[in-house]
Order: sequence, then C-alpha cells, then structure tokens
Amino acid sequence: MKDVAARAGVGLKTVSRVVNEEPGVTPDTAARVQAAIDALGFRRNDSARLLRTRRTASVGLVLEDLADPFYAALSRAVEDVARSHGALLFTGSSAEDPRREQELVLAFCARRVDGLVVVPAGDDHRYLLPEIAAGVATVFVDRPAGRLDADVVLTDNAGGTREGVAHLIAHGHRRIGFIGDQPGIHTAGERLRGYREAMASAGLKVRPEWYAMGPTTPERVEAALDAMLGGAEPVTALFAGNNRVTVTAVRVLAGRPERIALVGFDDFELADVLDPAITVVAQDAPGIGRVAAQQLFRRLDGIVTDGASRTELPVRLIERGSAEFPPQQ
Amino acid sequence: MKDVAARAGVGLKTVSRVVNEEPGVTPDTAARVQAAIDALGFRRNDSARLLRTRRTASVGLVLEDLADPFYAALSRAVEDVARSHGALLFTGSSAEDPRREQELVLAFCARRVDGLVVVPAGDDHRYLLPEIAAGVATVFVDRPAGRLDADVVLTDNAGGTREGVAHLIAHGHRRIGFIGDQPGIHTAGERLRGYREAMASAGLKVRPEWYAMGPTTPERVEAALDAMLGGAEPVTALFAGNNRVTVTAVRVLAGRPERIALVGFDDFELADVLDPAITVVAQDAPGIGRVAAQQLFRRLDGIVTDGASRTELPVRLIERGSAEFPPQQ
DNA sequence: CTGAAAGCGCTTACAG
DNA sequence: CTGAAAGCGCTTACAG
Repeated sequence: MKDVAARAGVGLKTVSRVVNEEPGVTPDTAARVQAAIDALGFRRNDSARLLRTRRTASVGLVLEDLADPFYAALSRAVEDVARSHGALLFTGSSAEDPRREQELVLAFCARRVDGLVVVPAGDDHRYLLPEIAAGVATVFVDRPAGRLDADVVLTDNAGGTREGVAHLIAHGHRRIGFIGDQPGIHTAGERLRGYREAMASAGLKVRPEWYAMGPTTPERVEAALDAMLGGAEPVTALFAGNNRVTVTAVRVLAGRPERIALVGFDDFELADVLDPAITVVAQDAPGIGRVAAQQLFRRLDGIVTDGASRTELPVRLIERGSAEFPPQQ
Repeated sequence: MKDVAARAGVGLKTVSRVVNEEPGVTPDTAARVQAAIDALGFRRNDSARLLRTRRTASVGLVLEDLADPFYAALSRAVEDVARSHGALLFTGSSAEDPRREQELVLAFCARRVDGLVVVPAGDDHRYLLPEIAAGVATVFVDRPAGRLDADVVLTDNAGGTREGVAHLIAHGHRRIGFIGDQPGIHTAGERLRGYREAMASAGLKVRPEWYAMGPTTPERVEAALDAMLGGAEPVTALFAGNNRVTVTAVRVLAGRPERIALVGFDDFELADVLDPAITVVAQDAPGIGRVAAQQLFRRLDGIVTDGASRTELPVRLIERGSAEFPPQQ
C-alpha cells in the first residue's frame, strides 16, 4: 500500500479510500491510484485490515465429523448463513474428543473469530468462559454445552423417540429394542429417555438386554442385536438411535431370518429405496444449522442481547414400510 | 500484552518470550509474567502474530458442495492433513458457480491463506495467476484448473468408466446408456469419453438417445432414462456418471418393469444393501483429498519446487450384483 | 478533497 | 537474561 501511495504520489489514506470505495476522492486522483494498484498488482491484506477494525468477519464451526452426512448438511447451512452476513467459515472436526474440540475452539478464538458454532463433545465447556467473557459469541448446536449456560439449538430428541417408539407400539409391538450411541453423548441419553418413557407410558417393561448404548461400530451394533434377538424374550421391533446405527442394523438384519420392525432416528439418503423402505424420525439437519447460525449473527449484530436461549426443533415421523406391520413371532 | 508487561513490570519482549515459551527468561520473571497473564486473562491474538510472521497457518478449501458425501469425505481428509501441519481450514462451497468460486478464493487470498485446495468450477482460472505469483500455493482437486498450469489430483475418470462399461459389455450388453453431469464439468466430459472409447473398442455403435449430459436433477435423469428405454433400440444397461445420477437411477428403475443392468461411477453408502446391490466404479474421496493436501504442504515446506504435477488415482470396480447379468430383452 | 500521525497486537533485529 | 525501537499492513481520528 505504501508502494502504491508512493507511485501514485498520494498519501496512504487516499489509497485506502480508493481501495474501500470511500467517497471524497476526485476521479482524477482515484484513477491515478487505481493505475498504481494495477501496475503493482496490489491486493489488500484483509488480515491487517481486520486487525485494525477489530472484527475478523469469520466464524468457527466445530463439529464431530465433517464427513458425516448429518454434520455435512448442517455445515453447509451454517456456511450459507455466514456467507449472507459476509463472514468466512473456519471448520474443524473434534472426532468426539473433548481435548481436540478444545484445541480447535481455542485456536479459532486465538484468531479472534467473531463467533463460534459448536457441536460439543465431552461434558465440560467451562474452558470457554474467558472467551465468552471476552466477547466471542457462541451457539451450541445438536447438544447443549456442559456446565455452561449458552445458546443452544437442538432437535426434540426425547419427544421424537417417544413418537417413534409409540408408532411401533401402535402396530402391536411389545418387545422393542433400542440401540443408541455412547451414553455420554447428550442426544444418545435423551433418545434413551424417550424410549423408556414411551415404553413406560404404554405400561411395557424393558428388559436389560433390550437396550444397548456404545460406539456405533458395526461389531457392537451386531452384538447388541444378537443379544436382543437371542434371549428368552426376543424383541420384535428395534428403534435405532441414529443414522449410523440404522444403516448397520439394516445391513445386519438383511442377513438374518427374523423379520424385525425398524424405526430409525434421523433420515438418510436411500432410506426410501431400500426394501423394505425405512421408517424414520427425521430431524432437520440444515434447519438446526441455519437456526444456530442465525442466532449467532443476531447476537453479533446486537439484535439479541438477553440470556441464553434454547431452541428445540420438531421432528417428523416418515412412514415407509419397515415398521408398519405387527410382531412376526 | 502491553497491560501484562506493565503489570509484571517487564518489557513487551519478555511477555512475548513467556507466551511463546522461548528460552532465556529466569524462572522468577516468567512466574511474574505468568501471574499477570492469568490475572488479566490475557490471550494471545494469533491474527496479530501472524501479520508479523507473514504466515497465516491457514489453508482455504473451495469445493462444490460441503453437503455432498463425496466432497464431505474429501474435506475431512484435507482437514486432517492440515491439522497435522498445524494449519486451520477455511471452507466454502462454490455451488458450481464460477463467480462464487472466485469470490471465495479471492476472499481467502485476501486473508493471506498460505495455500488453497480448490475443486474448480468453470473453465477459466487465470484470475488466480496474480495470487499464485504472490506465493499462494494452490492445488486443484477432482478436476484440473482451466487455462492455468497448476498441481492437480484427480481420479482416473476415463479409465474407470472404460472399465465399468467394459464390465457391462463382458456380460453381454450391447445397447448401453450413459447419463452424466453437465458437459462443462471436466469429470463429466472425461467419463463420457471413457464410455465412448469402451463402446468403440468393442465395435459398438452409440445412438444419440443413449447418452445424456446435464444437471443431475431427478427430473432430468428420469427423462433421460425414458428416452433410452422408450426408443426403437432400448438400452439393456446403464452407466451412471456419478453418485447423484446413480441414486436417482436406482429410484427411477425401482418403479419400472424393465430389469436394467447398472454400474455407477463413485461408491455410496448402502450401495451394498440395496436389492440388487449396486456395482460401482469406486473412487477414493479421502485419498484424493489427502494426496492434494499433502502436495500443498510439500510446496509450502519447499520440499517440492518444480513445475505443476498431475496425479491420477486409480479406481476400483466393485461387483455387487446390479450389473452381473445378461440383457433381459 | 487530502494526508500525517497514531495505533491495532504482535514479532524481529538489535543492543545492552 | 532483558528491553526499546521499528515494523507487519492496514484504519481511525483528526487537522488542514
């Protein structure tokens, strides 16, 4: 910029005015400056600009795994909102590791992002207190923060699961299994709660081998299914706690003789083309991303200044065939 | 930092030394500085640091759509490589709009990212020349840049398609259709070329209604299929040019009486669980992301300094049942 | 309409 | 071992 000013024979401020299209420059001077800019190939350094401006026009997004379809859809929605507000997006995957999440979040804060959208891993996010105090707007998404009062946007996990399990009960099922994600994950716990509540309010007992929580690896899902189907009172229906579990359950059940009714939490591509097509409790991945990002920018723009908000988005039961039949045993 | 220095009664440079864990500070002074840091809740501003250092330790990733499973997997691989090099990742979706791509890329460059990984949209990337000249390392991925000589990492699109079409021919098919993405997209053109070459080398003619290029919307794919199946010489097999097309083709074919052999380019989740399971030419999405990012850092670290490289990753034909039968008409 | 000075929050190159 | 000065590339607040 100094070079441009020198070449055009003007002051730094005049160059700045031209670059930022500020008024109050004679066309003549402006043209001279522009010529110098072109000749020197000058490109404004936004990092320097933002240092002075004290806004970085960037947002950090931390989630579990960028490659998971649910989070991929969520990311895209956050990106679109950020773009519409002129902000760039840093992204990072925590891989469900609280330490890695913290590293990412603090790295973003050290770059002085204006705000954060975080799918929290772990159960203690007090490490964010100094950052929030320093003015970093933060919205949690998909799960609430641990030990921290902050904005959160999530799906009605317990209610959605109640609806799905009640759907199975309405079709005559009494012995219903539930396979969920690791118990420490908030959504997993909420969905388990929904399952228990639906069973209880129908007056149904729940045997210990009917529900299983843990990593969503094929091996574990298969083992859990074996236990549910092999016991004294085998289940006739299964509620799958997330789309990873559903996909594996479909694969495992395809190789088994029993015909088990299935409802999955979270929709997934091709669920409608499978045979049978899979009935799901669909959540709105782009929706929660969009709502979270909008809340973030409402805070950044000072439109919202009150205490932490909690937004719960509804789910939608989509009947496709995998659950709409009575017990087969 | 100034406040910390004042409170600890030391110079700025000493605070800098403590913050960066540089040697040459007495434990006593270090402790005093650390106390001031804690008391004031000081957090280093990396943006300022990087302004001085002239490295931003960040990389920009521009792709078509963060929510597409192929690009989501690619992104995650790029992210992992970036992390292992201590760099943060900016991401943005071009939505296949060259103008939007350019906006994103130039915005990243204005932040002075160290490097770029770009899935190019459009056919002219000369707008990047000044940036590359200014030292921004750039690697293209999935498709080569237009009118620009730069590193590129891609899948063997023509070869993979030849292999897939030859597979159909080997099972006795002679009338084979091809549905691809918009003709302006490099991968789409290459795959069409592979289709033509495979047909030609088997001495088979290609009727105009047997191939169709365009947006991968369900409507268009269905219309193209109708044309292929309704003509005087209906196809007995289809090669789907990408996973969006394959998914729609599966859906459309499920509602039709004909039994059409199908091979898809690019694998997708649940392809193995469909009935029939879908035979695909699988490309390695994380692989091309990883290789591209590694090439980027080799340039950034000065390990590679020679001219533009072109890396082509092999594909893998996975036989699953949708293509392993003779013509049904 | 234009520009010199000060400053954003750090690090570099140097001297003590 | 420690620190004052200059500078990274820009903008702000001001004066002319």
